[in-house]
Amino acid sequence: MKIATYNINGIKARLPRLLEWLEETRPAVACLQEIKTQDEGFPADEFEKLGYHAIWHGQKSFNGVAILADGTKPVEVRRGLEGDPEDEQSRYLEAEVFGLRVACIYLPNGNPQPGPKFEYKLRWMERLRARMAEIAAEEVPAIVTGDFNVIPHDTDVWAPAAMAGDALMQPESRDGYFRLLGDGWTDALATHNPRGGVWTYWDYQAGAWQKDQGFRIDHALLSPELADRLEACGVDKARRGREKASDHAPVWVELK
DNA sequence: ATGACTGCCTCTGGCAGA
Repeated sequence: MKIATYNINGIKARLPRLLEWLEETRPAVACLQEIKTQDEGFPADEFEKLGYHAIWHGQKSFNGVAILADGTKPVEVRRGLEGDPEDEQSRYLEAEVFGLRVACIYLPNGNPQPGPKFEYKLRWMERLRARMAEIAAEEVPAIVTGDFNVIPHDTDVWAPAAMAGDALMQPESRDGYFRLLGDGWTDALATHNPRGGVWTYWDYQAGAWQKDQGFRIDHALLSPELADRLEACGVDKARRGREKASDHAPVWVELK
């Protein structure tokens, strides 16, 4: 069973690319981030035509997440994270599907840092950690996947110096990420690529894609109950090179 | 040292992204 995550950077602009990807790779579950549309604008019919049923949490212009499943509708468990009643950004959606708990996340970018956006990022990470601890306590096979906006190690970026001041690789951001791993979650891609050098994002600017100047920020974290079932994982890198591509590439895990 | 693309909704320029 394949589970994929894809920051699509606008579902309206990306729809042909997205449908093509679903048809060609047929993941059982697809977690999408940055749909950038209100709930009413979500093209559920287009996915239904391909046999995918979806749940989504939209927002005007920015953010927004969705979970699609092949032949079955994900059963929603949570929409948004607890811990901040003021937070109106759509960044978290959790469902039960195919006997798995699947959480789709779009963690805040946090730039510029320092500043209020960085503080929001760090607080959001703590709220995520609290929810992930609850899931872990249920001892269910679970995957938390999406755009974490964290570059975990220096080997996860083409040039650490070029990104040194960026919120994605500040010690506080990394600590927040490593605390999740310390709670027992397995970073699928890191486990299978211990030397790093695997990117999931390439900037649109300055020819970053052509020069392969990317970094790894889209992750799949597996609970102990699921980590044993990890058979393969990877990045669908070629998608980044297509016409009208997202600046992210899809990440997938194959589970027994 | 700086700016560079792209999408969104539209005060068609300013914001956000990473």
